Amino acid sequence: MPTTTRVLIIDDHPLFRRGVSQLLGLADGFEIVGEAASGQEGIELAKRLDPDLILLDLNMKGMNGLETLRTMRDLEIDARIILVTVSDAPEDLIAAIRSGADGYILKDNDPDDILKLIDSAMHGKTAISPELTSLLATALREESLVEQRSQASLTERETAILKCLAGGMSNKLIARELDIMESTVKVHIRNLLKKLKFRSRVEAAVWAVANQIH
Amino acid sequence: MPTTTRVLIIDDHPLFRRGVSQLLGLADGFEIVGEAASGQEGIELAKRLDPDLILLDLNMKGMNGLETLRTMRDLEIDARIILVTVSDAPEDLIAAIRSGADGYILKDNDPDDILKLIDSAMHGKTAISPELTSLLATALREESLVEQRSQASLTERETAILKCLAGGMSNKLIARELDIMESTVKVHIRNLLKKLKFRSRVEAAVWAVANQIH
DNA sequence: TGCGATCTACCCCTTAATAGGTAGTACCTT
DNA sequence: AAGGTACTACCTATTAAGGGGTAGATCGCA
Repeated sequence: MPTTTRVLIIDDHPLFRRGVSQLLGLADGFEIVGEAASGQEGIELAKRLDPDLILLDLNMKGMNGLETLRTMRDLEIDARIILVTVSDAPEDLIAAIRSGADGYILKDNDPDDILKLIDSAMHGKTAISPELTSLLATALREESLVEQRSQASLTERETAILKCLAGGMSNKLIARELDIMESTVKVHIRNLLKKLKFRSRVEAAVWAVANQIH
Repeated sequence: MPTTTRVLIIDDHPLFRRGVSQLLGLADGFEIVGEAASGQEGIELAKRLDPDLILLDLNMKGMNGLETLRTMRDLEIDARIILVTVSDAPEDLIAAIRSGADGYILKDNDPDDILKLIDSAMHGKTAISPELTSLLATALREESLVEQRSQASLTERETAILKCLAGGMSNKLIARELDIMESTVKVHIRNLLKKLKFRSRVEAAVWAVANQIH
């Protein structure tokens, strides 16, 4: 039983709304039940209309797309929500997915591709413009690295040496500070770089400083 | 005309107050005009008694010595104020001098030495326990370095490379990022280290991160 | 008692980084 | 036109750092 998908469009650009309307109008199974020019208005309409799908612009003046998305999820609006945007910034993508978006589509995608993505989102998948998947992968890898690093259990000595690194010290200075041979310092540094998956002492030092390992 | 120096003691330890009283009582030219067991009480007494010298304990419960000192300076109490403390922490010393202390004396100094320090403070000098002067020098040197570094005018390229350093990148990666030869990156790094007086890229990176050079 | 972890310290070797130099090009200012 | 600055790129050299290995001493735990 292929019922029609009831769609709400939230975007402060009238032209874009018209474009989407037309695109979905030409396709089968979509019905535009509402359009909103702002986040607030969009939330009101979403509550009243209970649409199946919400296409939400990320870059709106006033309440932006992310805030709108979070508010709607807080209100337990259970429509599929796809962010539509011109931003290919990794942080926007990550934030959107984190905030419960079911899709993240670039406006400059081919209309056919957009339709396919919307379709897959309606089938329970998270629809992301293909050119962004590598960004997502990179981000996730980095995040898992951060996780690993925060959890990684350094030994007492390794922690002490990481603190020295965060102070910008050389192996020679660290050796003097901890009163051990420089060769031993090297061993510890090698081990801690391996444990934390850093490629150099500089990466380790920068990370330690940024994460206040003092 | 050697008039007597009218002294106010602010310390929450009665025994210490008594000790100081005795010390100054044995010496010539001092008269204890008041004792206070807290910062608040001390400020009140200082306003009422207008002493020539205030001996102020740094580590008091409630309003601590530094706060008391600042409040008194705000109130334009013009007595010579000497902080007396057990703390040899550089930051305490620096903060005290910054806040307008005329002296900073360690409690475990020899009584004779304390008298001499008080005396020199009464003659317009800033009296600091000798074992702390090197701390002061180091701190000042570091501070001036920070000044220099903040002011040092890096070129556009050097700034770009410092940002890369703050990202933990190697010369090879920086070269790729900025699309220049690695040999050129080395030149810029050398110049940047010299300008900012760093001894290694790690020091530079750590500093850049800590000072939010992003 | 033996196993594993940690800390120590060395070996070898390769690569990265630092310190000094010269030098060409471009641009701006005097 | 001359000088200064920035950027580029190379040369030399030494030192620092990283990656691999072995190995002894100590400690706690199974």
